Amino acid sequence: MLDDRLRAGRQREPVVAGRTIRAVMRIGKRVAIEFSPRESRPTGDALWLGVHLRMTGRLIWLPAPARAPRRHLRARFALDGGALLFIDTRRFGTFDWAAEREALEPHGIDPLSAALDARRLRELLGDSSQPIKTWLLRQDRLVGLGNIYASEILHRARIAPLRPAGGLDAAERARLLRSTRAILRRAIDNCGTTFSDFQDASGDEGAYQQYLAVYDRGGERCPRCAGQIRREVQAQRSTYWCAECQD
DNA sequence: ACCCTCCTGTCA
DNA sequence: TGACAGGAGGGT
Repeated sequence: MLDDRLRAGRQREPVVAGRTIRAVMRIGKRVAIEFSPRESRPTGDALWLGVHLRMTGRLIWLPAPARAPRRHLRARFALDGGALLFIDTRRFGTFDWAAEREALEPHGIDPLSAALDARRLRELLGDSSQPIKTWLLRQDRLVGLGNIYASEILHRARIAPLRPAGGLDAAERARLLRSTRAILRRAIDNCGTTFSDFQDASGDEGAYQQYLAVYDRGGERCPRCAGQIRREVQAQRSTYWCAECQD
């Protein structure tokens, strides 16, 4: 049940009381929760919730219904014998409610899906003059890459972040595709990257930070070529890269 | 490409 | 006190 003293997202919440959570999955950058139809309306009453955590959002599952006050609590679902909390310090997180899963599907392609291959990537890049780093952060073509992994992917692919997206040659595009898949896969397998407060639903921290080659390492040595890692700002976001081995 | 906004916290 | 932070949407 949503506690209406708390706000999360912009839409008014539909009735969730009495429903069962059928499935929880990732769709692009969002956590999607499928609720069963209400018993009184066994058909046509499905309900989906897409949670975008943004910068500081966390979904916390508590096996016991503790009611201790929690800082930054924005929403609470009471479950049988437990609770699901949405904690979000900066309040950037959003809830999107939908009647079917399709409404939560982003327009872009998940880089880990088979739908993305060399040909499709070339089409997506097109002749864009946007720097490849900022291109990767868009969610309308490839879905799921954020500021950490954009820098990591380009470092692994040995591509400079300022290169125009449409100007990559076939070999560079192939490296970009492989790197994107490898980094994203490893990030998911490692539960993300924790700097200070990120935790998953069970309270576990991410473990990807041990793999970071360049992100947040301005001034340090590149692990590949020992060049100096630089920090630059692109589109108001920090980019980390090595000018010695990324071009 | 630039700028701004949302919001709260940490660190130098 | 100011810079910066895992994101994204808006404006010019």
